[in-house]
Amino acid sequence: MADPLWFHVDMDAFYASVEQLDNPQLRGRPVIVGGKPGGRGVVSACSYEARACGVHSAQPIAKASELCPHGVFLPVRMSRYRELSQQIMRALSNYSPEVHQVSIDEAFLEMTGTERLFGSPHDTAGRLKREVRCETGLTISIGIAPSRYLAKLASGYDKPDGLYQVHPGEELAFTARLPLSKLWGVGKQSRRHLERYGITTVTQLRAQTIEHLTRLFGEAGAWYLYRSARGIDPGMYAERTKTHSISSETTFEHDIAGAETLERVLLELSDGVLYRLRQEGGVARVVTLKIRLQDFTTKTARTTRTAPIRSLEELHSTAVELLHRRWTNRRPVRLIGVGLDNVLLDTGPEQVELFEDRGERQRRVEDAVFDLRRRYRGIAIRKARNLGETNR
DNA sequence: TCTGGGGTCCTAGGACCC
DNA sequence: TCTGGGGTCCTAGGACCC
Repeated sequence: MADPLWFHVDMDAFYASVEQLDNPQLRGRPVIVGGKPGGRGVVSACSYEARACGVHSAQPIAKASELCPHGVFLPVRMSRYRELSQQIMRALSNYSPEVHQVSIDEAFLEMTGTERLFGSPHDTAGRLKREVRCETGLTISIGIAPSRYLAKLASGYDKPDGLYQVHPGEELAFTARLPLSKLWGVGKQSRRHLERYGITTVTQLRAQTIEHLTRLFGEAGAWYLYRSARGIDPGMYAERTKTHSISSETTFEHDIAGAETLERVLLELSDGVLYRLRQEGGVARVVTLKIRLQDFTTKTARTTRTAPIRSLEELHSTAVELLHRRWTNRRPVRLIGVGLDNVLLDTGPEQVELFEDRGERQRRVEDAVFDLRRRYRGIAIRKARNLGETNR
């Protein structure tokens, strides 16, 4: 049987590269994609020219414009990025029947046993890079390895326009060369925790016993670190869970202290969440509410309903209940969000007898509205209450 | 520096049942 | 009367990723 072989494809500075592709005058210049300068946004993506100034993603826009005053600041154009992403994913599917897209700009390709068909993996990856470049004008980086985890680390090793292969047997040597921060899943907090025990490199991490790591990080965290330090896939994308979540949140330009405004914003957010739920044919019983206050403290409230959410009215009123349960001191709110958890695919006939006629009628009306909206994209069908000013 | 929006997964404690 | 241990469900919070 052939050795397992994976490609990880990662697009380089994706949003910023698309902007430079669509507007050639931006090529070679520091491009920063994200919220408006002066607003409360952060950097979503930036070109390598901007990175040279110290700009990086998730950085507050205010800081980025300080570091890079001559930068070109642009808003996010998600639909355009999605278009190019799809084009690239199509190109990838010519190389493997198993393309697992994990985000808008990344995918894994199962390449096990393709050598007889395509030739050496390294040459194949090179061909794939040229093909994407030729078709879309964008560069990608590819990591090749015996597992997804190592392929992911390898694609980041040689960015941008990179191509790097970890051969079987090189797992330990390859991970030993990486800084701890490059191990996927080891963030700031974990590094800070490890540093307290004098662990700052992958080699030092590897020297720890599983018992010691368990005391520091709990069982799941310990095994994750133990395996990833040895180049063994810790199970990053192992088993897809059956349920997922759908949520929507918004940060206000100015903090809001009025309950009525918050409730109206919750109606809008609930509407968006329910629309996505219906589009994918899901059902959910768990509703979550999130608020963030001026001092950045974040509170969540959650409730599990006995029956699935059936209407916008139900979702909205549940969210409002949770808001009043959690927002007791009425301090100004910076962010508010609503979500559905444990979303399952709607299977089988619903138990109609559990629902009152009125709820059922309401659901049918809403279904009709959602259907209209699906067919006439962009049309605004909203509740009258939702038409007022929302202060965003 | 003054911190988005969309997610996933884990932990800990309490309630409840056997 | 006082006391187990395990399992499951629920809620709140937090780390991490793109």
